[in-house]
Parts: sequence; C-alpha cells; structure tokens
Amino acid sequence: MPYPPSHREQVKEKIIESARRLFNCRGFNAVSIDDVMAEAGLTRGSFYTYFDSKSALFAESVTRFVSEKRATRAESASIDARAPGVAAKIARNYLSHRQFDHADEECPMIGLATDVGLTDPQVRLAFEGALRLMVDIFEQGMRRKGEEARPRALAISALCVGGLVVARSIEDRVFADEVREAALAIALSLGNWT
Amino acid sequence: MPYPPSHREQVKEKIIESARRLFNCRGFNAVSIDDVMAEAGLTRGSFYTYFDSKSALFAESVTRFVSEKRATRAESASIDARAPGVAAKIARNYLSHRQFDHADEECPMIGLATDVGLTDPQVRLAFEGALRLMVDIFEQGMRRKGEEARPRALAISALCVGGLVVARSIEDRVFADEVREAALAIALSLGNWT
DNA sequence: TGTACATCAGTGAACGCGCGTTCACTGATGTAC
DNA sequence: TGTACATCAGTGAACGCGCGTTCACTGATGTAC
Repeated sequence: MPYPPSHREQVKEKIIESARRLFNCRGFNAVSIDDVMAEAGLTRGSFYTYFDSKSALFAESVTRFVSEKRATRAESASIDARAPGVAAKIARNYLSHRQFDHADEECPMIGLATDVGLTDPQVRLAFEGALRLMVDIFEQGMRRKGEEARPRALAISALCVGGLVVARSIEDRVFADEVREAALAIALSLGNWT
Repeated sequence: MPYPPSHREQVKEKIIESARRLFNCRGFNAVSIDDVMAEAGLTRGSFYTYFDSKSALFAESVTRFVSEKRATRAESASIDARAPGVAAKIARNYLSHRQFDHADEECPMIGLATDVGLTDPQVRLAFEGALRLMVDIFEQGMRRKGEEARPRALAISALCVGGLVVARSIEDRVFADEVREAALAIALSLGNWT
C-alpha cells in the first residue's frame, strides 16, 4: 500500500474544489479538463483515474456542493436557521453586487450565463435588446398602475426567463412544471393581471 | 449582374430563419454552422459570404428577431396593444407548457438552458438538487406565513437565478444593476422580508 | 538500519473527433451582340 | 433567337485548433526482509 487511502481522497477533493471555482466562474464548456487539473496542481493525465468524464466531474462537484450546504444547514438548525432572516440574507447575498462580479462561490446555475458565445459583446448587446423589449412590454402593460411599474416589469422579465431556464435545466418533469406554473402565477400577480 | 440583388437577401433571410430556430432549440454551442446551413438547404461553404462568424450570425438573428417584434408592436399600437391583457398574454405564453417543450419560437435567451453539458442526465439531476435546496430554504423562511409559501418560494428561486443570469448576459452595466436590484426588491417583498 | 521490491499516483505524448474557417473551383444566371 | 461571356452564388475538400480521452511509461511511496 504505497499511498495511504486518505491521499486519493484529498486529491479528489482538491480537483472538485478547483472545478467548482472554475465552472461557477466560466460555465461548463469554457472550462477544460486541463484548466481544472492545472488549478489543482496536477496534469491532464490522471484526471480519468478520478472521474469517468467531464460531465461526471461537473455533476459531482454540484452534488457535493449541495450536500455540504444541506449539512451546514442541518447543523445550525437547532439555533434558528429557519428564521425568515436567514432566507432574506440568502436572497440578498445571491443577488448581490459581489456575486454579480465574481460568481465563484455560491450558485452552480449561474455559469449558464457565462458560457462560450455569451462573452462576445455583439451577442451580449443583442440579448440586451431582447431584454429591453420584454421589459418595455411588461411596463406598458402596467402603465396605469402607478410608479411601481418599472421594477415590477424588470422582475417579471427575470421571473419569466429564470422560470423557464430553471425548469428546463432539471430532470424531474413534475417539479419543472411546478416551478413554471408558480413563476407564471407570481408574474401575473406582480403585474396585477390576475 | 447574374443574380438579382433580391436573391442574396432572400437567402440570408432563410439562413437567419433556420439559425433562429436551431439556436432557440439547442443553444449556441450545440448548433454547428453545418446544421444551420443544411436546415437552410445550403452547404457550409457559402456561409462566410453572408456572415463574418458564427457569433455574428447569432447576434444578427437575435437583433432582427427583436426589431421585428418591436415593429409588429408599433403597428398594432394604434389599436390597444398596450392594454394590460397583452402583457398578461405574453407572460402566459412565455411560461407556457408549449414553450417549455419546444422553445423554437419565442425567446432567444432560453437556449441558455439547453447548451451542451446540460443535456447530460446526471448534470440535470445535480442541478435539480441545487434547486430543491434553494426552494427548501426559501420555503422554510416563510413557514409561519400561511399556505402560499411554496409557490412563492419557487418563484423567488426562479427570480434569483433569472435575475442574475439575465444581468450577467447583457452588456450595459447600469441596466444590469437595475435588473438585479429590482429582482432582489421583489424577491424580498414576495417573502415578506422587507 | 539499509536495500530490493511491489504498488500505484502522476506524467505527457498521442489519438480522434468536431467544428469554425478558408479557398480553389464549378456551374447557374442574366447580358451583350 | 441563339451563342459567348462575365459575374458571382454555391460547393466540398482541406486546414488548424482545441479538447476530451487513452495509454505506455516514470517515479515516489511504504513494506518486507
């Protein structure tokens, strides 16, 4: 037994760590296995002794992230982790300035927006145009409802895109429908269109 | 003048048309220039006499889509396109079952969720886990507020992901911040965390 | 304690494929006479 | 009307690169004697 069993575990941990950071920052396609291994201080070759494929690494890094978070929450549950304040703090943190600039910590889903193709300025400008149109439509649909219209229109747009993107990213069809329908119901109520 | 000038325009239109369909369905990376040209009934070779690059095609197809929509709206503005009913209809349509299953018509942003990597079931399951955790957290943060908690928690999650993803996909930093902050404000108010 | 050895983690060259991009060529079109 | 011709849209082979994946080999480690 040349190496202690803990060694493999530690190295695997280090690879997952660097994968998480890179995937969160730059998305799936834009990160190569070389990048991940280099960040972990290794070379390409040994990757496949730890993982079956790039997808498998990605999946495991997300899964592990989630179960760690869950574990942390379970621990502190005895105190008051379920108080409304915690949820609010998480929302605030999620949509924070900091998170916008370097999403290297929190959510694995954000990489969606950072994948190859979306870094090209002309593509980003085109997207911006699409978003502006959407916001305009929703804002005008609320015009007579006072001055709260714009932030609501922005949120409805985010809710539409987010709702559908999230629903289409997951595997469970029933859950996906639930997300989609909840997003729709809330969007309609935000616009006072119920 | 072997060909009438209208010829080039028609062909370009046809390429953009098929690009729009394919990009909306399968995202940017998963669609090749070959795919687009084949769908338009042409071959790879002549692509670069119409567009500078794949990104340029993508950008132009989105831009044109947006300006067409705007034009349609401007036309029917004289009737009652700005009535709340229209906005509601658009939201409904956007988050519809149909749109979920084949997003080949409406929004160019949805392809974000369909790019390579996200088609792998183990990756989708991992995402699902992440989403479930997020929803749980928000739902528990509202537990004492009655039975409306779950749909709200789902919507807040979609709003968080959507808000950040959208903000990070566009070029104008000021607009991006506006989206992000509106999403946050509405998320907090949905949770009664203000 | 020191040396030979078995194990296996890590290396880096190489393979293969897909795909964006280029280019020399073909052939369809409309025009000139 | 018919034929020769110039133009240019479209073709498809080929290039080059990046990257996921494989594999024969190296060398570091702990163990046995």
